[in-house]
Amino acid sequence: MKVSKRGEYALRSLINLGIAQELGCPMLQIRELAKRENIPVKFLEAILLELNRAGYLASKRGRGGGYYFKKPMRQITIGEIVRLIDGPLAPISCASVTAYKPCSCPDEAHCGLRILMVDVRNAIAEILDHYTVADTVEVTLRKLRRDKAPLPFVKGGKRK
Amino acid sequence: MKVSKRGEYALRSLINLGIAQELGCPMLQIRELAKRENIPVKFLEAILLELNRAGYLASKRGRGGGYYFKKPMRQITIGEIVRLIDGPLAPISCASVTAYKPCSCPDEAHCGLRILMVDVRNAIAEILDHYTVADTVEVTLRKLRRDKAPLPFVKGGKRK
DNA sequence: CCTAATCCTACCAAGATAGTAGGATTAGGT
DNA sequence: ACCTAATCCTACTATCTTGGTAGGATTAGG
Repeated sequence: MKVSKRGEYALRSLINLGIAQELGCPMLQIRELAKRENIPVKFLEAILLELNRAGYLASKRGRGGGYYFKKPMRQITIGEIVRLIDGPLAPISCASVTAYKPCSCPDEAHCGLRILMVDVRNAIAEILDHYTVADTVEVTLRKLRRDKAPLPFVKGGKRK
Repeated sequence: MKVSKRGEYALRSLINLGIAQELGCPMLQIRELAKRENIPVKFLEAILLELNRAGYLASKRGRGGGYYFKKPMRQITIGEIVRLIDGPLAPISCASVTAYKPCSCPDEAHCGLRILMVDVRNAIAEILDHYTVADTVEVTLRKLRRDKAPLPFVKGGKRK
């Protein structure tokens, strides 16, 4: 039931980009994101490029460039990012709503396993399709502030 | 978020074994199971062997042999089979309850993604650790009977 | 003692995963 | 104009996982 590293890194990047935006720093460089989350720079580059091509992020090239949200983070669900990178949420293909494919079983209409897996699929989708990047950013910021932890990406913190 | 074919086949086999038992035929051969679910015989052989070694099934060798439940199917949850074959239920390792491992993120205590993935993990476990093989067998049999579909594995049906 | 069943080890091809390498392009700053 | 710093883009690779296959050893009923 795993999400790939690629998927995890994509989500972490979006969340960090959201945190930075919320703190008044709407653009981040690949290097900054990679450093903060311990992700190999070149690997992250490919992932961000994919998020760019898919219309979630925009970029500015050249000196002083970086990545920022193209689509508002309130409108990006965690589920759609997982689907983009890792495919359908359902544990088995015949339980998928967005990408149904028949399985090998002889009698799908009476398959108890399928019913169960549809339930699982729905439970997952209920969460991942409901929560947005903005929600996750909010939760993270609330926790940081509650514990009075140092906020990342604050202006003047690492530069100058 | 996939369950592997191996895992799916293991579950299908247990469910079929349960249906057969419920219909008065407590032992099935690999060939019968494989045929019914369109699973390659030799592949299924390896899977059943694993379920045998793990203590879920027992077998009788030689002519007239086959597989049957060692552990009562009421006491086998779907979740433990998935864990046996495919590993932890949690989408990312730091969200696992039974097999926690730290992830690459710098500050787990304030990680919004982890919270979310723990929720997903719990939603999955809530279902898979609650439902047993016996429950799934029941659901399947109820559906078959409701639709007056032919019951599989009935004595005299395919033999003699 | 033949046959039919499980047991067991080893192997394998294809695809996914998690990156890496190296350059092309673009845009500030001086 | 030019240097530098950033993204863009293609291609490659090593390792692991997946979904099997092959071939025999062992066991037991008739």
